[in-house]
Amino acid sequence: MTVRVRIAPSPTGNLHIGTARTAVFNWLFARHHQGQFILRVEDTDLERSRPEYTQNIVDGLTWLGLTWDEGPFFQSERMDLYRQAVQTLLDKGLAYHCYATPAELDAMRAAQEANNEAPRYDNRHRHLTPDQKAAFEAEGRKPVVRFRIEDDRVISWTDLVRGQVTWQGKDLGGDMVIARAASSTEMGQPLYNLVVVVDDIDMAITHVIRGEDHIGNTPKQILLYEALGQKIPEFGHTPLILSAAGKKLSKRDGVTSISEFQEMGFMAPALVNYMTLLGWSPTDSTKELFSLAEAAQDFEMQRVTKAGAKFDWDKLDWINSQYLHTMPIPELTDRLITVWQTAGYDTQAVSQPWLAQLTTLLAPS
RNA sequence: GCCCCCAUCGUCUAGAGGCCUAGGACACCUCCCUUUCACGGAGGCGACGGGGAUUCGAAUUCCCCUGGGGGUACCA
Repeated sequence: MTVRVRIAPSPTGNLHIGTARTAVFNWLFARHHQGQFILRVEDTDLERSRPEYTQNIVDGLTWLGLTWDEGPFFQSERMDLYRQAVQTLLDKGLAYHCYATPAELDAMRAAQEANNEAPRYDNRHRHLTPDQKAAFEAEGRKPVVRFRIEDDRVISWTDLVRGQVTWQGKDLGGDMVIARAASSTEMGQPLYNLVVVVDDIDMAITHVIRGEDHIGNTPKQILLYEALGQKIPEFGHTPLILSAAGKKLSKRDGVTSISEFQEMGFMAPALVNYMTLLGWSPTDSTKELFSLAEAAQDFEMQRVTKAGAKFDWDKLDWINSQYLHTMPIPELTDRLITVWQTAGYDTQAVSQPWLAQLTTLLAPS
């Protein structure tokens, strides 16, 4: 069976370095196994998704050299598929309509928290009678669709980087919402966990490699694979890229989007080289400078680290400088000209050869 | 709070019981090279969080503690 992996960014922002690093690992894994790397845009959240972000993501991946074999696919164009899956679950009796109101849920969670209990849905509408449903409908309440999660279920999988991981069904927050509220005659918008599973099944994804922040979604998704009667893929959860403060790197930490690094003048091969080193090391760990192709030859998920990695500008700068040093003078001159111009120098006032000489003077000897 | 994950130099990491008086890289310091900024070269500083257990032997295995992170939505 050929390996098929994917990168599934959400166009709610520019291509983030964390997403890009996940893309790097997926790309390397696919190439190493002569498999396919698929790009899927997860734009089911219509409110937050924007076309310019999709463009930024596509441009960023292209710039980095992370070419994909299939896609981009857009979830917003595949809603029917997801609704069918929700219907299947409803028909099988594995999902049901829940009429609990937001206020009701808030009150319930507040009470649980006050009691030092984990906030969770108490499955209160799991067994509604036709009369009860009719009563809620008469009130004008619009139901969400929830997928049943048995408290006594134990879900475990062998993670590609973490080994055996186990979850108790009761820690999954109760029956989960898989489709937003809508009048019971129509179907509400399908939600993330359901959509991801349907797509990964449809796209025949064999290995799901994603950030550790998704680890809690995995047991829920495994349950969905089972409910849909499908084969469960392999999962691998990579460590997160952390800020200097040790927290998950986010937009608020300054420069985090690939396009910003590009604008700052970093070279794509250098940036990609650095990202690869954040959480992975080649068999010969003393080798730190390599191309994507070289890394792909050697890439094994078993060598991915478990602990989060702090982003280090000094190291990135050094790697970038190593690539810059190999750049031919004419090319380096071109890059410097844009630097000089933005710094306010009139490069038109001097000759091209003179600029080239100046570059030579500045370049490593 | 609850659940899950993690834990080697300041940082990224190697290390899968003896090869470890713990290796590499960045950063930092010293020296060399250099009539520019640098590059480069040679050195140096610098870590197995704590406590038990297993073992002839533990950075490597197990347990506890501590610490850190992630998740706890009708977001993805």
